[in-house]
Parts: sequence; structure tokens; C-alpha cells
Amino acid sequence: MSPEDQLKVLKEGTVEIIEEEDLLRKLKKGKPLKVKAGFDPTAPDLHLGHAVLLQKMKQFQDLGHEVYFVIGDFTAMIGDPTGRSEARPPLTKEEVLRNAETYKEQVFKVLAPERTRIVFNSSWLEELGTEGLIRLSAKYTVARMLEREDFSKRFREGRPIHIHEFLYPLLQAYDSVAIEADVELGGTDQKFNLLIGRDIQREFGQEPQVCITLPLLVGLDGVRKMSKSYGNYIGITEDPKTMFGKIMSVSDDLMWDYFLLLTDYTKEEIENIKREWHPMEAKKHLAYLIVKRFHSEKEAESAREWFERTYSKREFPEDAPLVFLDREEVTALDLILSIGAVSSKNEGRRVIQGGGLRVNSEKITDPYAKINVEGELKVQVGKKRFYRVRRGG
RNA sequence: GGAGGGGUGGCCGAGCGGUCAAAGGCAGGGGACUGUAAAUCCCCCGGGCUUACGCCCUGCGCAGGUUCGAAUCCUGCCCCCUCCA
Repeated sequence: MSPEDQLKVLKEGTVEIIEEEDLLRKLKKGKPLKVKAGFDPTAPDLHLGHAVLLQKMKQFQDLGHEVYFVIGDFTAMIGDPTGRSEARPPLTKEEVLRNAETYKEQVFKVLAPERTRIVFNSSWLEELGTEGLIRLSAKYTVARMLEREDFSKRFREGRPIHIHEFLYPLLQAYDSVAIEADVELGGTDQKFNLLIGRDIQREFGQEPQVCITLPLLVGLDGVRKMSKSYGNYIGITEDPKTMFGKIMSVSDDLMWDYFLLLTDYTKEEIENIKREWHPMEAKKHLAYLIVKRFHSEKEAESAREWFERTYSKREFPEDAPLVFLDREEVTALDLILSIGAVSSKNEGRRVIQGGGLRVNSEKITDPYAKINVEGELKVQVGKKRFYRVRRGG
């Protein structure tokens, strides 16, 4: 593909490319570019927010470029202050390594293994040492650091900025030096860090990388960016049903962002769907596409069927967990307590009295109603929890 | 080194001697409605026990004290933050 065409493809879905001419020039060299993206192993799961980045990385790969998946095991001990008003507590080395390990398994759901390098930034940052760190720090100024919105804001407001927070962008920039990155990808919140990479590379006599920012995916709460630490995420290794269900809980307004960032549809196509489809059908389609991508077409189909059966038709799922009880008669309260649907009698009472219990599709609101354990009881607690209960040890 | 501000439930945040298990918001759970686990509305929401009335435990940084009674006052300690140097 011609450099111009490549650029066109790569530009799709980005927020900003700094500088576009640089990228074109690099592409014209005809050599595979080194494309870098950093990931903090602060929690063990990659999620759909990461997928936005991974997708773009995949695009580069498909065009013959080489992708560096940088696991920030060293920098994670600092914690990027981006978007947080407070400095994060540093992770221990063990935690970081454990989390990093699980990344490896997940990355290849999207990326092509033969064109992917998974690297740990500790491998060069540890060697840097105190002296190297000081030399690196000497290449940047406080004034320039304060250009960063988050820092300047805190500075203005007299809130603390820890010295090590300044180190984070520098070290991330040094990652680019270490791998001689041609391109670095990141969310829009990473723009500042990415740009420092350019400056530092120049300082080290390298050609500055091109910085490409991508939109941030808003999480399930509909407000904040999808993030492990906010707990508003959909993990890319979550099972098909959960994934499908979680996507269905994305609000109608927000789902269009998901379409744009996580499917191959163009803006125009999405506009059409918006106009012509029923929102629920559109959302099911979205869920289907995403599950298909991270699992398989088959699993996506069965997740969809499962969803329709249980939530649209309100059928009892045949594969609900089977629980055995060794009594022939129990109270409703004991029933849900002993199958582990609730963790205390108080909670059980609340659920039952609130109308959240159905046994063989019959609503039971009296916690002390007697229930015969005969045959297979279909027990539903709330909307999402299902159990099949039989007698036995 | 000096001066000041603060530590409250999963989170944010009010309360500043009793009516405080502690306003309000978020998150969470349940229900109704529906087009979905969207939106909207209603209920619950420290924990345990109680088929009800209700009871017990833990609790407002930690440890003591004053008081019939303390998240609220006093003392000491720990931690965090700001300003001046």
C-alpha cells in the first residue's frame, strides 16, 4: 500500500497525529516502523478501552509495521498521575509482575504474534540507575513539566505534586529512546507524555516519534473513562455471556461511541444504524460484534440467544448452576441462604420482601414460606441469578 | 523552624454535646415500567439476630479523659494538607 494510502487508513479514528507530515515521511522510507504503546500493569485485565489502542496497533501490523507492547512494570511503581488529582500508591514489584504476566495472554486476542514485541520497561530502566536518571532529568525543565494541565492546575491550587510524578513522563519518554520508537500511540490523556517522548528522543539524537492520540472509551458508568481502577470496565477475556450482558447495560447514548471505537463501521454507517435501527437491536448487534471479536462467532451467537432467552423472554436458563440441598422442606429464606445467593439472613429478607425471589417462576414474598424440595426447583434471585435446586447431599 | 487546616460508612461529603448507625450524592441491591442488564420512577442500603414490636455488636484517625450522655469538648499520639521561613 502506498504511504499516502497507509496514512489514510491509520488516520481513521484518531484524535490527533503529531505531526502528520512526519508520519508520511517515515512511511515513505519503506521500512517497517517501530510502533510503541505503553500499558500499566496496575490491574491484571485488559479491557475494551485498551482494545481501542490494540486495534490501532493491529492496523499498523497489517500494514507491515512492528508493534512494541511496552509493559510499564517499572513505571507502574510510580503510577502515572494522569487524570488523578492524587498521586497513586505505588505497586509492589510482585504485584506488577503478576499483573504483567496475564497481559501477555490477552494481547494476542487482537495482535498478530509474529509482529508483536512484548517488552518490559524495567529491562532498560533498571539499568539506567541513579546517574542515568539524573542525566535524564537534566534534559527537561520544571517549567515545561508545568505545561501539563494536571500539574499546572495542582500547582496553581497549591496542591501537592510529588517529585517522582515528574519522573513518570520522563521515564516513559525514555522508553521511546530505548526502543527507538517511530510512532507512539496513546489515549488523549497521554498527549503530554507522548510529546515529551519527542523532546527526549531529540535530546538523545534520535528522530522524534510521531504521536498519535486516540479517543478515550467511556466506561459502564457512562461518565468516566474506562479504567480498571474505576471498576467500570469490560475485560477482553470476560466470558461471552457476561461480556454481552455488560455491553447491553451501556446506555443508549453511549453505545454509539462503542460502535465508533470498537467496530469497523464508519461514521456514516453508524449514522444510518442510528436512524434506522431500533436501539435495542443496534445494541444487541454491537454486543454481538464485540463478543465475536474476542471470542468467536459461535459464542457471540449463543451469548445473544442466551441474552434474549433470559432477559427478553425471561426464560429460565437451562445451564443454571445446580445446587443440592439435603432437606425436603426449607423456608424461602433458608433456601436462598443455603444456595449461597445471599450472604446473610438480613440480606435474604430484604431480597425476598422486595419481591426478588421466584421459585418455579412463582414470586415468593414471605421469607418463611415453606418450600418442598421436590424434583428440580428453578430458583431465581433478582434478575440475574439463577439456580437449579435438587435434593441430595 | 513557625502559623494554620484536616482525618466521618465502598467512595465523595455534611454534621460539631443528646432527637446520630450519622444529611446529601455516587456506587451497590431489589422492584415497577419497558425496547435491554438503556432511560425513568419507587424501595433498601454498617453488620448480625428477630415472621412482628424490637434487640445486640461494630462505628466518625489512634489512645485516654470530661460528662448522665461525645463524631461533636479536653489531653497525648499518628497521619495528611497548606502557607511563611
